[in-house]
Amino acid sequence: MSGPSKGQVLTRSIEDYLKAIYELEQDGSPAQTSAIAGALDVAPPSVSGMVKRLSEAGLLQHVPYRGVQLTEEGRKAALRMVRRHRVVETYLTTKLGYDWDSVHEEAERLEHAVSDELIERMAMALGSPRYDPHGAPIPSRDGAIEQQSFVALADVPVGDVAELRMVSDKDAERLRFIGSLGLKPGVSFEVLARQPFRGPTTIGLTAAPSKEQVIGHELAESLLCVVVEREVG
Amino acid sequence: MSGPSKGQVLTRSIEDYLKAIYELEQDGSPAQTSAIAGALDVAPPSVSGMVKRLSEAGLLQHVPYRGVQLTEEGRKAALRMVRRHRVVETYLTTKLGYDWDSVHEEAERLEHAVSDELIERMAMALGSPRYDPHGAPIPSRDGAIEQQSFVALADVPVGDVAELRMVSDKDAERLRFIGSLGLKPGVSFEVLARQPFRGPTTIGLTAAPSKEQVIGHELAESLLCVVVEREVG
DNA sequence: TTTGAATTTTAGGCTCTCGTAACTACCGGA
DNA sequence: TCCGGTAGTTACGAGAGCCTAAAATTCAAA
Ligand SMILES: [Mn+2]
Ligand SMILES: [Mn+2]
Ligand SMILES: [Mn+2]
Ligand SMILES: [Mn+2]
Repeated sequence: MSGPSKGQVLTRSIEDYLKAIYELEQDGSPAQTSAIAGALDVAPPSVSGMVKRLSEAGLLQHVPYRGVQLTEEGRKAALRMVRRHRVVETYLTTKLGYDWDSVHEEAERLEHAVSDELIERMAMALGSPRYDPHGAPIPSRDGAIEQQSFVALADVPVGDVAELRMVSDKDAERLRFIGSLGLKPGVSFEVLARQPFRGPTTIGLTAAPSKEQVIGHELAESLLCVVVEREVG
Repeated sequence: MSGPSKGQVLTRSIEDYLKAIYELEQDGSPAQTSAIAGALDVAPPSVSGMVKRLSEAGLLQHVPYRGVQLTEEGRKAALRMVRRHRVVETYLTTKLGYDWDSVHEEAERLEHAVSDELIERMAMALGSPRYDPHGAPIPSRDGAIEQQSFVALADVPVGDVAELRMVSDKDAERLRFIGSLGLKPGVSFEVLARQPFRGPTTIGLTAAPSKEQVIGHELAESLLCVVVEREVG
């Protein structure tokens, strides 16, 4: 009785694997063993072992040496975890005064301990928010998630006006730094200059035009934006 | 390196054992294997195994065939869990609209996943409450807990006026029933009658004197009260 | 004092999840 | 086509936490 069945009891480990695999799959290709291992901070053989169990449980498909892909059931379970994680982050930030750089760690644990009912009560208390504090979309109860396409700040042409939409929540220090620049989802700015050879980008915040910020290339690659106003030229 | 050391990483299982042992010790004698097994719903040999590990870790003392007692370190860890449990229960009830009969189950999981910081933020948001929704005292951050002495309703003499102070939170159905009688911590009433041979007690709520309630002996033993006004006789 | 029921511990085994070491497959040069 | 580096898998083992069955201990009643 280990095949694909409904109402599985998923352990904390399994939930974290599914969520990590879901996120790795987002860039199109199957999730690879070493990438999963890196995301979860475990050794590659541990991943091979878990992948075997998850594929026997019908949560993913494994092509040896090629990677894994979630099944419909696995994707549903993963999206449930993503919803939990992001609702918890939003609740802690909005209702309990957490900073956006410290919620991820707390949510990483709480996501496994909260009941569906608690998540729905939190979402209700927040007015069913659509985005978490880092700009990531919150899947609906039934697993629908907004698919977005962004441009990294590093790729926004000089002269354009853009709005920051989303930032990875994984690195607390980076979040603190981004925040110290006055940047968070929803803030818009003009791209004033960019140095060649993967050099820094200079932006001017729309809200405080006097304040210019210089942003290194690597950081600019992690700031996901939409272009609001294209330079007339 | 398994002796008494600071900053242990306690698993969920260990935290539940320590909390259960703390609660069993409350009635004066060492906690016994079968009582621990009953409280945690595991088999007695599982308790023996865990007790061995916990005593090697310096969290309790074990006299074979006689029972266990928490060490100072174990008691501190247990009280930390009790605080977490009761703060979470109070938060869920006060801020998220939970009923008092459903918070225990949720808190039983969350107590292991919340950080100290989250507990303090919840307590802050609640104004540092002293009691949980079931009337149980919330230990302070440094492990101080109010010691109370109550009389079971079953032992309050007829004619006295008493106030309900505390109810066990373990049985959801019992809590629902108690609530349906209009009883919760802080409610006061007069004991109107009691039948002999462990028979039912009749009370009249002070707030609604017209409403009389008949309460069976077993239930009356679980309702912990203080006498407010002794019958003049 | 003996005995037997109840309690507790020991013995042995299972699952889950992780690790290290050794082996295998893949793939891009030479 | 071969070769070597990288990535992935298999083999093996450890520890936590649970179980059942069997042995040991306690304690009260006969
Ligand atoms: Mn997690
Ligand atoms: Mn986030
Ligand atoms: Mn618990
Ligand atoms: Mn309680």
